[in-house]
Amino acid sequence: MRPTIYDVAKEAGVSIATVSNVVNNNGRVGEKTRQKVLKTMKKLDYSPSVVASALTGKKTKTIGLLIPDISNPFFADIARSIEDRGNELGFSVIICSTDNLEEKEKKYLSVLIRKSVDGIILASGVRNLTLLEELIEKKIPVALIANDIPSIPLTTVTIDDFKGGYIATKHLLSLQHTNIAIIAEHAWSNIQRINGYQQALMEENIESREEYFIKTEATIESGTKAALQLLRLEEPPSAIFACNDLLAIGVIEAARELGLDVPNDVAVVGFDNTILSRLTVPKLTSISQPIQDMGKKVFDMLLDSELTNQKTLFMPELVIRDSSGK
Amino acid sequence: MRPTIYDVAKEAGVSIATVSNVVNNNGRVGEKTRQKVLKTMKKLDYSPSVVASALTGKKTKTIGLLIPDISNPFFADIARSIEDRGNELGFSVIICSTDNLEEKEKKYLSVLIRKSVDGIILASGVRNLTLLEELIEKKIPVALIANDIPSIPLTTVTIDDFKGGYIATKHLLSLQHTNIAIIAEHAWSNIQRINGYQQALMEENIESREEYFIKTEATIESGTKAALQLLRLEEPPSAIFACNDLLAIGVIEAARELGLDVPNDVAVVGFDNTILSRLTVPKLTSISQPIQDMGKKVFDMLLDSELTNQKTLFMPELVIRDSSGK
DNA sequence: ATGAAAGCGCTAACAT
DNA sequence: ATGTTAGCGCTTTCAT
Repeated sequence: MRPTIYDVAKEAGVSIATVSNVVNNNGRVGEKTRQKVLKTMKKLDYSPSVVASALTGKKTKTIGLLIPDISNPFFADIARSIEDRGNELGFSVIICSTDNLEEKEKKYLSVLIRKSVDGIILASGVRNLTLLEELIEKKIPVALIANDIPSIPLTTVTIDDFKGGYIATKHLLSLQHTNIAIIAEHAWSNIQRINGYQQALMEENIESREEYFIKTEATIESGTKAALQLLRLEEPPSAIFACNDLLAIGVIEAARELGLDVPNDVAVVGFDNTILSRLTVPKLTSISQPIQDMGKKVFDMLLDSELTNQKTLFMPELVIRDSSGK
Repeated sequence: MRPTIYDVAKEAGVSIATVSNVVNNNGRVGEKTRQKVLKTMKKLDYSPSVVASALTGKKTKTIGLLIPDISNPFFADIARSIEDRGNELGFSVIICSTDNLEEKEKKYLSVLIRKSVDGIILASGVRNLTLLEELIEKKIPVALIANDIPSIPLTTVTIDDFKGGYIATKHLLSLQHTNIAIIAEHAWSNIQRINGYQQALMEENIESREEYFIKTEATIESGTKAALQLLRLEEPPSAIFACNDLLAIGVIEAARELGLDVPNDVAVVGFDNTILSRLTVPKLTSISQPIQDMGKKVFDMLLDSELTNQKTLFMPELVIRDSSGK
């Protein structure tokens, strides 16, 4: 059996309160006693049980992270940034890949509650707002990253998605493109990106065309399918802004399928600047999010009740590679 | 406050023991009482505290997963497969990205112990074997996936890496290559792959040359660097077997840098068949591991003490794409 | 079939 | 400065 605080106390000839005090650096403990206890702890290889201490009202030092899919590189990056900050702070993170399925969200959430996590970070949308409201009602700290649900006041960390869409489109515009299509997924962030795209077009007095706008899922296949549809239009776009890298990769594949050259026949800009954008041929121009900073920030906001329901916005950056032209 | 078992008991007019019994489907509880309790639980939105039940000796229903880096797609896939199985079984998984740093391994391990996890799955090597031995001594279930430490009896799930190396090389051989180089990282699995490579060469009476063998880290950059070195040899290899996809991608980049055509000037075979292998140009021929099955299996073995220290071997498969020839 | 009560390992008053 | 003790929410004998 693992040694308990009693074992240490007995062996060191002190009370459990004293042991507890040295473990937690609490209160007044004589230096000699402290040393003795410390030594005994080491000798017995004692490590305090988080389970027991949590039962007395202390934190569990673990948080839950809901993401659509940990095997999606963008979300893996987010997970990593949050994990890193957690590790610095002595927190563990439980991953919950929901596949954007309401049922899984529900199940994961209830498990996290039963485990008394200290907070929950949502990197995925939430289909069932009632679930979210229940969390808030239960006073479980919640924070969102790369994601927002404007209908509820929530702690969030995002980039300025509007600006992201705007600079992506401006970039294409600066390359003399006027027929710019956009492929997006169904998410709040993407709506902002679309708005940014439209704003950029508007500033150049270019009308945004219905047929240049496709909404789909965030997968390579969907990107290919959407791009195929766009590129087979009577008047196909000369540039496509894909609202995430997976879609952009799909676009590049579609172009290859049609024997079209990227960027000369179609320019492509992605979003998120994942590792994938360095691997495509041609390399993908993309909008980057400062994920490390965002992960750190969201963790800190989650834990600091002063910051509840505040929104912090990071700035996206255009990373020019080869897919958008020379 | 969250309702406790006492609240339910009082509200339902029964004892906490009875509530406990209905929660756990234990013992003899009258059907009428059971219904009443169930209803009260729902009414109060009661969910049992895992923390409290864990303190009485029950499981925490959470395990730890040590991997080098969750943002590496291969490990993200492994994490996903384990998470999925955990979810089916009602387990949570805590991710621990160690970056292969002994210090981080140590820290994560001690945190997992303090949190009384029910088991630990290692997808990363372990630099400090003492740490591992301590886990075993503490009777914490440990299992390895895609990874082995032959010097200690351990529960493991791997593919037959020897065979993986063998079929990769055989494939290249069948394409008439005789100058086949290999790039590997420092890991037990890679040693096996190298052995398989050598066996295949031997069967064709080809001597394996010292200068065709490079050991390095598993990153794209290292792959590029290694490939550059190989391809600048007086007698450069006509084929390179990279022991993982990241290295293989590096090789492809090196070839491009040198203006060499893949597969005509250099054929390339990778390993792991990650999502990345579909994205390269040309698409990467790779050896696949049945990760979903392996994740499920390792979880089951971890929990089943009957299976302790057994080894299960899955079969690798050659996935032919474009990087190895036509 | 149901309840009373001890105990899991720890924290936090409250005593001394 | 150190010890005693009452919980925290649950499981589990042991009674009834």
